[in-house]
Amino acid sequence: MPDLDTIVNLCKRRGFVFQSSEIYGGFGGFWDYGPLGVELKKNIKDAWWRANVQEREDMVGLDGSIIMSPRIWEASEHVSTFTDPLVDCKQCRRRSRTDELVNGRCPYCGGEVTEERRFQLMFKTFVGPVEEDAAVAYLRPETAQAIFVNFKNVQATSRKKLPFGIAQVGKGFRNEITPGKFIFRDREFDMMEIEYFVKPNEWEAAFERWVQDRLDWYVRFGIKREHLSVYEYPPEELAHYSRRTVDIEYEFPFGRSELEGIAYRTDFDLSRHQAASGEDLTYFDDETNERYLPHVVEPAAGVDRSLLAFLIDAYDEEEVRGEKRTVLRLHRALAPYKVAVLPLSRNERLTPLAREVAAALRPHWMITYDDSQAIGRRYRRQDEIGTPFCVTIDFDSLEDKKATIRDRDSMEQERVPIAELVPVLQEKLK
RNA sequence: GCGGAAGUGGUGCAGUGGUAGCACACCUCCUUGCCAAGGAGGUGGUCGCGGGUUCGAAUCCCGUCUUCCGCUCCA
Repeated sequence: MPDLDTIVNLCKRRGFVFQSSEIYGGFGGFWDYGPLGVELKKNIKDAWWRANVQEREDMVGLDGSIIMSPRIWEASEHVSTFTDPLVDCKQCRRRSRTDELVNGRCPYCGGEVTEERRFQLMFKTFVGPVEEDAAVAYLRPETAQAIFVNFKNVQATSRKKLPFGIAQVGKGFRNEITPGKFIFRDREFDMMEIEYFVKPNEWEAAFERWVQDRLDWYVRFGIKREHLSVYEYPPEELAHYSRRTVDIEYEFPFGRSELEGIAYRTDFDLSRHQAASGEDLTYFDDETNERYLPHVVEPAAGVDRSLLAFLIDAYDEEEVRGEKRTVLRLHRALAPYKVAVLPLSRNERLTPLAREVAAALRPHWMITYDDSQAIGRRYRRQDEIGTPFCVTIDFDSLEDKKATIRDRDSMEQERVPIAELVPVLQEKLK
């Protein structure tokens, strides 16, 4: 497994991820995705959306707004629980929550503590022209609440019956005290969340299925099963809204860490919003003729940390003729470029044909064209960014109208009529 | 937020007071050339940022930002 620095360097060097605001010295906890990174990220989100929405009968999508009524965050208890009043001990320097203090002194050593500071983990902003308390709004710290507050609308318009789920992919913002580990924990991040609504007594089966489905998804797109594990939260560690939570974890270079949390949220959110809004959010079960609040199983995954895991798991170095070859063995569906078109050399004979081939492939896939320097070097460049196939145009191509398809992983080559490139690649990229 | 380490061209580094060097990468041309570093030439840095000391600072001091490690925190 590569160390984190190796991946950070590759990301910078090849244009996957840059530090945000770099020319101003950087801005902690924020990262920018470059030309390759934006493709990879988009492919991950698309793969997730296809698997969890489009390929399933019991799922629909939603794209809620990032800024919503602050009442939502009060009802969900984010305003209260995302705010921790904290103090530091002047003696032993340990930090405590104010409610942990013993007689106003450090619970560890009894020392004097600093003045209370409040950490609001939600980003605040103002809606409207006046910056006053009444106009305060928050950037969402999770996408889930947009789903809960839209439950009635979505259910009514999609006419789905339980069990069914609503999926959403979008940005979340958390004013983390300690961002770090590259893009693993940042202050602005993409999430892929599902709220799966079930009959109250059917949550356990749904929970088990989702854990398995989500594990399968990571494996399907290239993460080795032995690098994944499932962590079961002990009861005392459960969040206030959850009766059971499981994390899908990945063996990162910095240790085993969470990719995705799957939580049984009971009917906590719907009941909170029902009480706070005064709206009837119950579901009418026409099998039993009962009205009740559905219960919820929530698989919530981080896009950025998944992207990091996919990169790390795809990273490989091998010896080829005494030289190191770096290969990103990304799943073809995730690779930024699917095909690179490479004339054997740059000249007036090969260039026109190579350009022609590139133009013929471009409508079908994200491709790249490179004719600089030695052909071997260009293969290595494509290997390092994970391009599954290179199409090479050589002098024979001018006569026999064939091109060579070179495979990233095996480095094997196959000669194919140019006219058949699209169907042949289509088959390979399936 | 605390403690530690670090911040020099795209990347990795050297340079501890006299206005910056190496390797790789990158670009151009040559090589009829299929798995990187053959030839010739070339573009990049004022040394994270701000201030101070000094005749003079990348090099000393202060502040600040950022990254990494540990703690804390969070899920």
